[in-house]
Amino acid sequence: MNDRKQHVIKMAHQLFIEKGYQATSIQDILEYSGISKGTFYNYFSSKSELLIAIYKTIYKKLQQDRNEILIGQNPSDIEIFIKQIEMQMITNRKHKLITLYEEVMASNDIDLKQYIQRSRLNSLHWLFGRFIDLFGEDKKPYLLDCAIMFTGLLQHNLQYNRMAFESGEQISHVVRYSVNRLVKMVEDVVMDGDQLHKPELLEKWLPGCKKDNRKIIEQLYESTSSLKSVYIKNIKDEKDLEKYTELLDFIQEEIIHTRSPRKYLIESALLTLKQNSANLGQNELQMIDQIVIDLLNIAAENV
Amino acid sequence: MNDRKQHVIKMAHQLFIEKGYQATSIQDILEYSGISKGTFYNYFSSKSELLIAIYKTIYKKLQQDRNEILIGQNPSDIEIFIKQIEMQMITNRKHKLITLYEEVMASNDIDLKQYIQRSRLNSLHWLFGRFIDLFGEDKKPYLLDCAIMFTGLLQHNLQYNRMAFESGEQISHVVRYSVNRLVKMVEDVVMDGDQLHKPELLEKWLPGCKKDNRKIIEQLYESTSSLKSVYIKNIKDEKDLEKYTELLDFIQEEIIHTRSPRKYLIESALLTLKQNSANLGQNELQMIDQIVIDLLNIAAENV
DNA sequence: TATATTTTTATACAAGCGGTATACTAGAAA
DNA sequence: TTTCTAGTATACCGCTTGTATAAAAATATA
Repeated sequence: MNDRKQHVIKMAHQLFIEKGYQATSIQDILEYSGISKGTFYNYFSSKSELLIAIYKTIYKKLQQDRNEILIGQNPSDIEIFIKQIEMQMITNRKHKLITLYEEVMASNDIDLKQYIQRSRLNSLHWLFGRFIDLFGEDKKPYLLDCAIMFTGLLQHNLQYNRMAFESGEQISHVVRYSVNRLVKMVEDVVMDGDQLHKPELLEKWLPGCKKDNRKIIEQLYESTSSLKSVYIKNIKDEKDLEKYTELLDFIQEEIIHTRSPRKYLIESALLTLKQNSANLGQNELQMIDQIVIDLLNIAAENV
Repeated sequence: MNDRKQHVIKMAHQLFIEKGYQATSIQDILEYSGISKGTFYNYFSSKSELLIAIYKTIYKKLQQDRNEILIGQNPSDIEIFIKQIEMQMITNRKHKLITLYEEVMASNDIDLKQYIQRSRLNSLHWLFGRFIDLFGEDKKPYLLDCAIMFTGLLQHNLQYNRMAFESGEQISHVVRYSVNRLVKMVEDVVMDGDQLHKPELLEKWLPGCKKDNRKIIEQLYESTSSLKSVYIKNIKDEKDLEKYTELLDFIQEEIIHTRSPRKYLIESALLTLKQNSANLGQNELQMIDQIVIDLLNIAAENV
């Protein structure tokens, strides 16, 4: 992406955090980032499209970080889960994501609303999957409810904690407290056999969502991550290194975030990696190859 | 209040529900309610003041209804509580209060924001008080946390339930489910001795909030309510009836919703009632008299 | 280096917003 | 009958998002 465009995104992001989305006019952004109106509308078709661009960068980073915490760890370890949630809540606060969410939902921009709605459902879906890791497949019927209630309860706890302690909020304390409540809530709801929403709803809400492939995606993260470190250790030429990481990032991005991944592009990228990286990390490459095949098959089924 | 003004409020309310606050321009309101711009700004100093006026009417009604459910009932009966919550959630949905809340919080109107924030805290305070009724004074240290978490959990459950069933949402079912979770959560949190926020925070958040007088206010509702029905039964002259109910409503309104109630006005209204209502409901009047004295004393302490 | 193409800038413009100001009018009270 | 009040109609202000256009600057190509 254009450096200049990236700069505008960064500046606008700052302004949105400081003053809020609505309160920031396009004129403000133009002045703050030193571009003209023409350039702005050359980059983005509207203010909301700019916001989406900002969201995407934050959210991608968040997913990456979230998965990195899990790499090589036991997914049923609740301490790991707490770390993941903590990290997400800190990101939320840093970027004032909740406020921006609310502002968007209040606006009249349907595209933006849908986008935000989808990303919220994505988070819910992730949480649901993690709950299966934590509490076991057998409790699955109750875990969507628990994911819904946990997000609500956590959000409110954080909100009022912030109100109580202003700047000195204790995110990690609140997260731990909320997770404690969650654990008991799961027990309670399982014991009562009380279900409010069927987990199948998630598939209705997120059509084309990569179903049941979360673990495979986590493996993909793990493999690409370790392959990257192999490259970093062994490749001296900076140009080559940049090239390979770009290829790897592309594969990850394409297969995880694209509705219908472009199969041949991915295969070609993989081939380039295999042929050019001087026999480095052949194991990882083979792993990635297999994972990509699996994921593409699942994607094909979901069409 | 002026009939015409009331009409504008009603029309604007309709528009806000249909299109949302932000999306409704003042021009829309002028056309829809058939008034001119001058008249509008004669009634309201701004669009947000109009919204506050709408809120006030809804919220007052909600409080009234909420207290009426409790009259003559055992406050520790959880079924009564469920009825109260149900009623509030139905009102919320009917008037799209949550959406309007969000829209306001996203706007740049500081007055409006503070007003909304305060009314949310009021709801939390009420919930906290009811939880003391339900679960006992001894659990008080944990009940603010529970109130916070309950609102979060309930709101999310309702939101996703609506998403799942669109128009066929099952508010009463969701409320019951959420209350079940609440009961277990209270047990859990008391057993663990785990506290996140001290209930004293409420007084910091709501300065000048009528502290510990919720029960007395409920008595006031009960007394005025029964006095009204005595009047309705016995007073034939419509003019007189209207006069007395107006006086009673004034007393209630002034003492409950005004920061510093005008003591002499209230006393004069009470005197008028005593002298003119032909010895009807003297018991109730005496009750109200006593309650008013108590409440005024508490208000004086809180200054 | 010279030419062609794209990007960026600086504007003017349109339509709509919330809000103010003012001249005018119909109807009730004095 | 005059005076006062509530309401109307309308022009205006400064702001908003978004479009259009011509000139200028940067970049690519030959």
